[in-house]
Amino acid sequence: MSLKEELKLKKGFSIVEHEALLNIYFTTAGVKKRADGFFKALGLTDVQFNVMMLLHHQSGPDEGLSQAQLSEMMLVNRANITTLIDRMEKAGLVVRVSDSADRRTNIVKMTAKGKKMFEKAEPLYAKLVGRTMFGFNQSELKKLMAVLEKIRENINKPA
Amino acid sequence: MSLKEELKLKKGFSIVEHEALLNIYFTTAGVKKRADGFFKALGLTDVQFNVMMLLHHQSGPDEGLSQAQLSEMMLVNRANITTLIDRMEKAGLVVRVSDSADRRTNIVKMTAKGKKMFEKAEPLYAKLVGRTMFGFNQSELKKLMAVLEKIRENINKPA
DNA sequence: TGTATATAGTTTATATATGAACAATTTAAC
DNA sequence: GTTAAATTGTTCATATATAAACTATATACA
Repeated sequence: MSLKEELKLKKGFSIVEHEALLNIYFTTAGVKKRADGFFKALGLTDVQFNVMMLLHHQSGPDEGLSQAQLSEMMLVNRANITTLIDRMEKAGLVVRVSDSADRRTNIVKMTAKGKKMFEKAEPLYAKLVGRTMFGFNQSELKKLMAVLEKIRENINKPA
Repeated sequence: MSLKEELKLKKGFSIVEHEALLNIYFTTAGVKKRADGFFKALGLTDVQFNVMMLLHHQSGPDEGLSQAQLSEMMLVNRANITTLIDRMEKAGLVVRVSDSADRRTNIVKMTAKGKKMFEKAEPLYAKLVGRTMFGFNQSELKKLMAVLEKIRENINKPA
């Protein structure tokens, strides 16, 4: 269905660039809403799962990542990570361990409970991703990523 | 730059479908951050501008839209609209007018101040959209929208 | 060595988002 | 025509996001 129909707009878009941009925006919103429902059933949020995915795939089994590294890998503000890790620590999914080499730094590590939860969630999430991106071949996906990469470059170009 | 580089990840993605999905997600995040900075300089937020854009383009000059209509056109919860319109009303950008035909309904209309602000912001926003989507021809944009539309259809398909 | 600067994390104020429960009102069903 | 169901908007609890101001620490450099 076209975006105009999905949003029940009375009038369409006069500029196709704008329509394309809103298509990206509302597709992300839809993907996020779908993921929200999925993770809620597991007692998680999409953002919390993302933290666990980074801890699992981007650090050694017992290494963990600092809050600054998480902030960088998630493209969010440091302040955001503080409250996010507060909630995850309260839920028993991760712990903060102080870094002996740099006393400013907290290393975030998954607990046994967190690991168990992640191992249960990940294959189900992979299926959801498969269903979401169903019907495209590798070349179409590469083309899509190239377009999106170019848009991200446009954003970062000085006006 | 590839997403792996932008997020400073140590390891890449093993599933291209997942990589493509994260590309959509982080492109939206980048676009939103860019727009946030732009609107902040005008004393607005991206969401507040979107409300004004809907009021301007989707309703007659003095008709306005109900909160339920705004909720539908923005794909957000009704509760969200309540607080959003509270803030916009407080800022003098819009007013709530009760609907004589249905006493449950509030009609949201732009004030003179809101209209003035919107007319100043819209051409600047159009330029930003042009820069963001620069370097694609109409056929590439249509192809992109078709891909995104298919993803939205995949999401809404029953598992 | 000392000082200036940078970095890590927290706190606060603010904006956006959801779902659930609620009141007021309208519409549908019988 | 009255009752049941649906719709509109609000309030509350909660999760995520930012920027700015702050403390504590580490690094650079002169």
